[in-house]
Order: sequence, then C-alpha cells, then structure tokens
Amino acid sequence: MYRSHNCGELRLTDIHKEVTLAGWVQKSRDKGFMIWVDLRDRYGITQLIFDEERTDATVMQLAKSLGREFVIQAKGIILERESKNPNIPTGAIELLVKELVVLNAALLPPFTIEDETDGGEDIRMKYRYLDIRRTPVRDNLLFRHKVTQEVRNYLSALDFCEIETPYLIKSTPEGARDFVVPSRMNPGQFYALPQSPQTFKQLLMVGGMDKYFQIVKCFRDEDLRADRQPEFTQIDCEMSFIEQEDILNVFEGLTRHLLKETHQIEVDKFPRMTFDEAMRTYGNDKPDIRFGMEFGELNPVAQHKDFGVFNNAELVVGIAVPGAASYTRKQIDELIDWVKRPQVGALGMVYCKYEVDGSFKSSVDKFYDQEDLAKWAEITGANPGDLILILSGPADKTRSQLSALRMELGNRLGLRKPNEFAPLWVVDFPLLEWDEETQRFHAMHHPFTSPKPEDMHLLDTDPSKVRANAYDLVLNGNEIGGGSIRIHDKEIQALMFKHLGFTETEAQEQFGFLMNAFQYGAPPHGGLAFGLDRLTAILGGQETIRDFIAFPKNNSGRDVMIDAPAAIDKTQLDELSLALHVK
RNA sequence: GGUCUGGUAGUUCAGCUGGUUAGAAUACAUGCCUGUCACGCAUGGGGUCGCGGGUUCGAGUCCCGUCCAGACCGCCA
Repeated sequence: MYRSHNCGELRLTDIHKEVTLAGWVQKSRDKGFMIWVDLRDRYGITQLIFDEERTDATVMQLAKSLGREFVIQAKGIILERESKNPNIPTGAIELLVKELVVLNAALLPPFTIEDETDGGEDIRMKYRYLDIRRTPVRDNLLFRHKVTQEVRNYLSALDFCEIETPYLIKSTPEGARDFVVPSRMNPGQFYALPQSPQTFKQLLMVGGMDKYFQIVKCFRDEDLRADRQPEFTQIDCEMSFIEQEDILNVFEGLTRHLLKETHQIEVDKFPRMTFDEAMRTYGNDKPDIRFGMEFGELNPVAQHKDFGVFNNAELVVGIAVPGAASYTRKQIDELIDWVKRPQVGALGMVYCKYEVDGSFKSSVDKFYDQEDLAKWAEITGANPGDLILILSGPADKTRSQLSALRMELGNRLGLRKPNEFAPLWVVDFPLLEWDEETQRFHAMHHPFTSPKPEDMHLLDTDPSKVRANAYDLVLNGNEIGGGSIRIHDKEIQALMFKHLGFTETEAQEQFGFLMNAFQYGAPPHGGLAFGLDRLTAILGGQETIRDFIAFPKNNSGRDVMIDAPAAIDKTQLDELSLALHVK
C-alpha cells in the first residue's frame, strides 16, 4: 500500500493517527534543526515535519536531500501544529515522519510548479505534464470533468442515449477543410476525420434512436485561434418528432442546469433575438448582452446636412460609451486609430461628447447644431457624460466594425465580467450566404438545415432572404452551440443541393446514402451541438480553450510536447502508396 | 495568405538617442538559523542577447532576411 490517505483530507480530527502519504515535494523549508516539506498530490498539500529531536538521524539526512518534485512516501503520526496555517485546509495538522522513501528522484523542473508559476506559455506547453501538476490547470481539468458529467446526467435522465459514431469517414467539399487519413488497404483512397457526426446522427434518427447525444471529438483543418483547436470536442445532440421550440427548451434546460451546478446561478428564461435583430442592434450574430452600448442608426438625423461622408454612406451608426465624454483628444485619437487598423478597417470615426452640463461637442460641429446632436444622443441612448462614436459606410461592413469597437470598449471598460452569465438564443438565421470567392451560395449552417416553410417560395427568386430553422446559443459573446431542424424529405434535400450548386450526380455521390435513407421513413428531426471546450472555458470564466484541454495544440497546430506533426519514413509512405513532393 | 506584438540567466523581465566587464527578481548550490508555511540572513555559480547577413571605430540596441511564439483579419458549412 503506497498511501493510506491523500494529501488533502487530514484534519485535526485525525490527530495521533498513523498514516502513510505519497506525493510530490512541492517545497521544503530547511531550518537546520527542523525541516518542513510540503507534500502535494491531486487533492491538496500536507506539511511533513522532520526535526532533530524526534526524527531519526538517517531519515533527517534523507529529508535534507529532497529536491523539488521528488516523488516520496512518508509514514508517521499526525500531530497538531504548533503554529497553524489558516490558508490551507490541512493547515492545522502536520505529519511527523518516521519513515521516508524516495520513490523517484526528479530533475529540477524548468519552471516552478506553483499556482503563480514563473513559466511562460511556451515552456509550459512543452512540459505540459508538469503544468498539469499546477492547481489552476488541474482545477480546469476537474471542472471540465464536472461539466461533462453533468451533461451526461442531465441528458441521460431525459432518455437521451450516448452512441458513438465513426471517426474514419468520407471527405466532402462543403464546409471546413477535412483532415484526411490514407487507406493502406485501399491504395490511393482516403478517409476523412469528421468535422461533426452530422450525417450519422441523422441516420440514427432514421434508425429510430429518437434522442441521441455524444461527447465527441471533431476535426477541422483550419487556422487556429484562442478559442479554436484543430481537434475539439462537441456535445452533439439530435432528437426526433420535435419542433424548434422543443429543442430550445431541452437545451436551455441543460445550460441552466450547468450554470446551477457549476456556479449555483439560477437564470431566468433565456432571451431570444432574431439574426436580423442581432445584426442591427449589435452588428454581430453572437452579441455579448452583459452590457449595453446598443447600436443607434442615425441615417434619418445625420444625412442631408452637408456632411458628405454621412450623406454618401449606406449606413450611419453609433454607440454611446458610458462615462467617456471626459476622454481627452489623445484618448479619442487612439480609438480612431484603433478602428483604422487593418483588422478593423474603418476609414475614420466621428465622435460627439454629451457633456455633463447637457451640451454637445462633436468633431462635426461645422455641419450639425446642438439640436441635431441631441437627436443622436436620443437614438444611441446616450446620457450626459457619455461619448457617442459614429461609423459610416456599407451596412454590413460598418456594423461589423462598430461591433469590433463595442467589444473592445466592453473589455477596456471592464463591462465583460467573467462571473456574470448572459445566455441568448439567436434564431431565424438565413439559410444561405453568398460567397464572393466561389460566386455561389453556401449553406450558412449546413446543407441539411431546413428552410422555413413560409420562406420556401423565395428559394428561386431571392435565395438570400430565405430564413432557416436554425439557431445558436450565445453565452457572453461566444457561440457555444448551434443547431437546426433538419430536412427529412428526399426531394427537399435534393432541392437544397441543387441551390448549393451540386449537380444531381455530385449530390448522389456525396450524400446519396443520406437521401436514400430518407426514403425509408425518416422522422422529422433536429438537433444541436455545443462546443464543449468553449462552453467549459466560458463557464470557467475564461476565453482561452487551451487552458481546459489536457494536451492542446499551439497556434500553428503543433503539439510541441510530442513534436507533432512529423515526417514519416519511406516504408510507411510505400505501404500507403504515397509519394511526397514538398515544395 | 495577411497585420501586429514579442524572443536577453533555468524562468519572468529591465536594458534610454548605438559606447567600459549586460542587470533585477525568482529559481538553483553551499553555509547559518529552535515553528516555517512567498520563511529569513550570507556567499556563490549561471548568458553564442533566437539564427544569418549588413551598416558602424563600436550593435542586445539600427537595417534586411529568416525561424519560433502569441493575438487578430482572411478562413472556420
């Protein structure tokens, strides 16, 4: 037996017990006459004590030689501390060591294994197994476990069944780039790793498994971000004989359950907003509604007043920044420069200070009088002391620029509080989206999404106006889940493929299996998928999903610990019938 | 594919308009220390300033290229 207890559980009530602990040396404090060693495991830290009077000389000698991160086993008696440490749960007791075994010595770690480590991202990723020993990382992984366990509990209680679907599937041209896997037994042919189990879960519905879920890895070969990894985990769900309303209710329930279990927070019914409304009010299909600064459209009051920039713009739109009327010229110029950066791409920005005394001072006073500016304040909801910032230009572009500014200001002003949770359903997404590059329509969600029946007639005349039975769950400005009611009728599915530019042959080759299945009694169905990594990170009050993944990839898709991806040797290439020509 | 920021001791960083032997903190080693818990005190070791080239009497510092890391844009049905 290596241990009788763990390092986090012993208390005053355990005094005089003989116990054996095992773990890692966090730190030792050698006072000469006395040595204290903080022994750490997953559960906590317990102080070991060695002293000249009570400890055997050979044990004392061995204790002096202990270095950081040595793995040791210590047997002895639990005593009440003479001076207690109120900061840790085991702070009232200590283990007087009688027997000490070094189970494994350790090299000095390249960074200190402490809550506030001295190590940077880079080195911690390379030695991720050491990073995981740190409390913040360990707690994140435990938190993720808690979330997945609650998801399984909640959905299982509602009769959902977790079913695995294959990882080696077929590549399709729609959507993200696939990761592909060469087949040795079928020379020249490739599997693709799933971007999502979408078609399989629909086939499970045809198979009659009317409530399915799966916590499943998905793969997309696209560039990374702080909230995007090439392999990531989804909570993938699908239900039969349901309408959009049923799905929203079930998964609103799940989300509410998670907020309650992880933060003891009770949330009212989630607000809903149409895609159009979200774009008009926040310039964004995943608005953070923890703070205001809603868009005010100023065309009617700002145009036809001799200011050419506004007169020629499709959209003039502003936001009121609370308390920012006191900004100096320098601070405002910095904001203007910020929106002019290529990442945002605005050509300029107009500002208007709503002074505390009720007067207005703007960068366009030449063209607008106080009465005009008062209307701006009314429309943007500005109060005295606020700063109104206005962008203008093509509608879509301008909205997205102002949205970027709104988020930046939300961050700078501390309005995005990590422990406040504001969920939101965004509904009625467009079915299709025009793609400039390929000069054709793409499915905004995916090609299996059903159009709203009342919009079907627009498919031929005005495809971009067709709304879908598609919805996203947004939490604190992040899309954490999305789904749709699916097409379950072969003819409508074929029509969709046609509108997406597939020939009948292409549609049959790529998705024939699905359309065939629809002919054998497909029930009405729909579903949704949550991004587990993102959901966990946001519930954990952070936005970097890497912190909630045990072994994440870096910015360039590399695992710096195992050094992957890597070249393979010629024998392997030959077996796979592959030849390389690397540029 | 693009924009921006960074790369200096094991680690985190400072290092000004180019100028003696490149610093701090922390970590580490040795010694001292009768209750530490961010222990304290003393001493000590530790650097190809990412790499390559250029400008210059002289480059950590300026210029060009390149590699690596991070954030973002494009991309992510």
